[in-house]
Amino acid sequence: MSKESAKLSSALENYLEIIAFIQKEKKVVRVVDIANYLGVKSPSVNIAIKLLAENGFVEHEKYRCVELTPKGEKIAHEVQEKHDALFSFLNQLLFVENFVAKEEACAIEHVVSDETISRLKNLFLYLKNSVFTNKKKLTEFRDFLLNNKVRD
Amino acid sequence: MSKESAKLSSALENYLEIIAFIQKEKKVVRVVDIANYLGVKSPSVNIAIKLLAENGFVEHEKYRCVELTPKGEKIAHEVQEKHDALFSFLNQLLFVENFVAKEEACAIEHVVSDETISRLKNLFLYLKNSVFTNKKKLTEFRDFLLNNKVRD
DNA sequence: AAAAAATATTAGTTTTATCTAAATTTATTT
DNA sequence: AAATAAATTTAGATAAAACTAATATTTTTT
Repeated sequence: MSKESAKLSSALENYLEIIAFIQKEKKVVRVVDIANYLGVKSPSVNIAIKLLAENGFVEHEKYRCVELTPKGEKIAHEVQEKHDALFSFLNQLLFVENFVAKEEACAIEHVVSDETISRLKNLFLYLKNSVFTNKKKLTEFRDFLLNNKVRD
Repeated sequence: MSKESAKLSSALENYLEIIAFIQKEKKVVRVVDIANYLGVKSPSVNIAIKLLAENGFVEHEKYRCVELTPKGEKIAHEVQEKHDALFSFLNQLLFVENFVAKEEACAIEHVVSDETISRLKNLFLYLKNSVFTNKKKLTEFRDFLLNNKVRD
């Protein structure tokens, strides 16, 4: 019952993302690592892994390590890209503090299209290259952003 | 078992948002209207209404109409504000097409802080007032945005 | 190599959000 | 005012994503 084109849930996308991250860091991905990084218990990881394996996103032999398939890697990479774009935008342009920017990027990354992300990246580029061309201009903008609270 | 400070789920926030919307449009909010607007069946609405009523966000007498309490109105208004800010940003600045912008605003509105929204609004203001100060500049930016695809 | 520790899996539960089908209540029409 | 239609509610089911407790397997230590 593996649907080729099925859209993954946020939760499952997150699993792929974290698996890719651990793979880069430690080469070998154990269930326990995934559980720790995501702050869930290992049986939850098991269920997720089973679903991901059924749909060809990971390979997993019982009691052994987890590996992304090319298909899984692709998704993981796309989500990571979105995360990075969103985080930079929130953190470097809107000056949202690290922790919050990370959390919000983590939530938004699963609900926004590639196209929108591409445009956000371009906006960021444009502002860096053509508007906030030096430190002073960026600082002025920062002050504007932080002081000029918009009211309802 | 009503927790005063409990954070509402995206789904329940959506119910409040749509109830406010219908209230404005038609004065009287029926279960069937909510179901139609949200694309769910009426028993689902019932369950949601019950939860919202238990926590003081709506009032609802059996077989009668649904009304927001001030507490419910407050949340509905906040979510609506976020929606509008996100929609404008996506649609007017990133030129994301209406339908997509609406969909994405609808998803993001539940996972982003007031603070981030306030900054997004300010960014938008700043760009309108100090960067894209005439039609030509905005059009140039639009071209940049749409042509200059960012690659991975 | 046996015992202990760590890790993984299974089984069963909970919560949230949806559904269908059936029953109940309210509103409308004849 | 009865009959019909519309709307609401109840009851019961399903799926996703988490949990705990218990079991199984693998790894490490002695």
